[in-house]
Order: sequence, then C-alpha cells, then structure tokens
Amino acid sequence: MQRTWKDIFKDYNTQQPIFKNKDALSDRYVPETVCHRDEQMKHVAKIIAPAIKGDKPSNVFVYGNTGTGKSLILVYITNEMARNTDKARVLYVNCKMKRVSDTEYRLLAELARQLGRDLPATGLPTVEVYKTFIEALEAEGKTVILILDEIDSLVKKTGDGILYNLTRLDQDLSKSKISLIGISNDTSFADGLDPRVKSSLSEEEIIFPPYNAAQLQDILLQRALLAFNDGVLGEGVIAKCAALAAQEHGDARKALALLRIAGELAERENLLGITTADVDSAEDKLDLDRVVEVVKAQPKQSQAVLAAAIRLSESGQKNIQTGDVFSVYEDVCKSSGIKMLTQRRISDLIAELDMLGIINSRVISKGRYGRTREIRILLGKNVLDKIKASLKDSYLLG
DNA sequence: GTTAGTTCAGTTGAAAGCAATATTATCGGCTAC
DNA sequence: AGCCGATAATATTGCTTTCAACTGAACTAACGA
Repeated sequence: MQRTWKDIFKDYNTQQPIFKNKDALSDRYVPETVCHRDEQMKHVAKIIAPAIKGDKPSNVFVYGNTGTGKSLILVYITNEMARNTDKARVLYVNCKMKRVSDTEYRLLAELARQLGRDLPATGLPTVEVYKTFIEALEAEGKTVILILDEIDSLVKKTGDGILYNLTRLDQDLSKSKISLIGISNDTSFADGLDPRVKSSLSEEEIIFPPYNAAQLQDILLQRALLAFNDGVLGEGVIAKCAALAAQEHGDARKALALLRIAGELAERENLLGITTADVDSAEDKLDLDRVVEVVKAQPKQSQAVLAAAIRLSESGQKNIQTGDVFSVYEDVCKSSGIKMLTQRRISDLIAELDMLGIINSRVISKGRYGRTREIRILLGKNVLDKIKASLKDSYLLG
C-alpha cells in the first residue's frame, strides 16, 4: 500500500518505537546522578560549601576538554546547594552566547536580568549597569555564586578588564558576597591574564580529565535507560559509541550525539532496534556533517580551488599537480565570475585545504620536470557528493 | 661509473598594498549643578 | 561642567600580490679509470 506523507506525521505521533525520552540524550540534560566525577564533585562541593552558611567561597577555575562534564557538574552541584540553603544564589552565564552575553555590557545586563532587574539592550553607560548590578546583588543579601561558562571566549573578545572588575566587586558589597567560578576548555587560557586577575580568580583550580571508554559506557548506559524503550538497544551499541568517543579525547557529548543519531537513524528506517551498524552510520553522518560544515565555512576562493581539484579528479586524471589545479581554477573563476588569485596564493590555499584534511597533498620533486604538489582527494563518496552539491549551489561546479 | 652542473615547475619567505574591521578621538546634545 | 551616544579618524588585521631566493631529483655532460 502506498503511504502518503500524512501517514508519516500520524506514525510519528502514535508510535514511538525507539525513543522514550530523547531529551535524556541532549547535552543540556541534567541527570539525577553523575557518574565518574566523584573526585571533582567532592572538590567543587568542598569549595562552595561555605556558601550554605552565607560565607564567601573561594573563586574557582575549572579546566577540561569539551564533553568532560564541567558545565553539567557545576550546574548540578550548585543547584543542589541552592536547594539546601536560602543563603546562596547561583547565577549561570554562558559567555559564548552571541548577542546575549559576549560583551561587558551584555554580560552585566544579563546578570542583572537574572536578578530581576530589567535593563535596556543598549543605551546606558557601563557604569550605570554596574551600579544596577551591584544594587541588585545587595538587595539579594546572599552569597552569590557566579558561574561564567566558556570564559575564555569572553576574555578573547573583550579583554580581562571585566574579570578584574568582577573579582574586585566584593569590596563594594556590604550585605552580599560574590564568588566566581570560571569554566574554560582552554588549559593555557589563564597564562594570558592579568596576573592580579589570575591570582584572585584561581584561588582554587579543578581539572576535569577526559573520560575513558569504560566510564563513557556507564554514562551512556544511564542515559540510554531513560531515553530508549526497553529492548531496542542492540548488542554492543553502547560499547561502540563509547569506544568511538573515547578515541576522540573522551568527549561525552560526542558519545551521546552518536547514540542519539544512531537512534534517529533507526527510527527513520522504521527499525525496531538499534544495531552497531546504525552507530557506524551515525559516525559517518557526524563526520560528514563536520566536513561539509568545514567546507561551507571556507572562503569562496578556497572553495573554488577545491572545486577545481574535484573537477580534475572526477575527470579521472591521476597525479594532479598545482599547475593543473591552477589552470582549472582559472576556468572556474571565469565561468563563475569571481576574482582570480595568483598562483602563489593558490599554492597556499592548497596547503590550507590539506591542513583541513579535505584534500591530501605532498610536495614531490619530479627531477628534471621540476617540483610540485601532488594532490589527491580523499573523501568518501557521500561526503564528496554533499560537497559537490554545496559547491554547485554556489555555482563553482556544474 | 662518478661527479659536477643544469633545469624545471613550483615552493617558500619577506615585504608591501589594500580593504575590512576594530579602536580611539572628537563632536553635539543633554542633564545636573 | 560632565557625561552620553554618535560620528569621524586612526590603527589593526587579514588577505593578497610582487619579488626573489630556494628546492631536489632527473637529466646532461665532462671526467677519469
């Protein structure tokens, strides 16, 4: 029987064979308990405990790669603490959020907003915002723990002046106290800071090591129980996700993404269970998305060079050299009307594409016949197709 | 057969031009004194 | 007068071009046994 598109919606509503609660696999989900971070949790708890009695905890600096549970644990513990006392208040800001908290003004405005003060998006002098913020803090009359997530991006954008001000804020407060928790995934971040900021911000430091495969497996298992219906998970699915993510700096976020996408793929195929094959496809998809994103993010010129290289390799030519790419590139430029760059620059662009792992090139000397880069394209077929499609969209190929 | 020299087809590095972006300086309007 | 936001002026940055030196093995030719 031919099924119409309406059936797809109907199916989606009525039957949910795979997922019970997909949110459990999202990276914002805060689970009941957290695995394999006992040491870090104890450390954090010990540091912020004074806040329960209304004292000021030390400032903390938290380091760790992406997907090592930094944000999760900080949010988890501080929430837990806030439940147990009315003497403390937690403010959480992700400094990377565009147009919300990526400048001094916006950050302060956002904080004040969290404390119930409304501030216009622009217009007020920065000092005024500071005043409002301090006033709001005072009105709170509690120990305020300020979590600055992805603090490195804030500092990179706006300098460490804000941090300096924030660390000194305490002196202007009489009824309230404030302590800072900075979260960064760049370990060398603190080196570039003003020494005064550095010393006062990193009174305590906590490092989150990457998860190993076994730990990832526990985490996945815990989430999988919540996320999936009984019996849909095939043998070895979780182990495979864990192993793949462990290879890549023990990133739990990636592990969860793999599992989620594997589930989505199985669901889309109307399968009743998830198999390790789905995990493989999920990895392909993640990989593919990554590469395609990278290509799309490249400047036009770089894409044109890639288009030229692809065209050459499609035409079956072996041993593609810089000169070949350059002359095809000239055609590409002419037909798509973009400005032509010099051979010199193309040479560099090819080297860049090589760095990105999109193409493979190496310098070889061909003796009497000079010296050049030999270029090969090493993308899988479906990745290549997607890239070609995207290049066609921008009229570089066709 | 060896050795020294050539040659090709780019590679690589430095310096400088140029445009876009970010930072700083300046100006006019507004409030507070 | 002092301060704000807006605008103009300046500095920084990133990309690109120009110039020029450099590369390294295939190829050649001269050398010596």
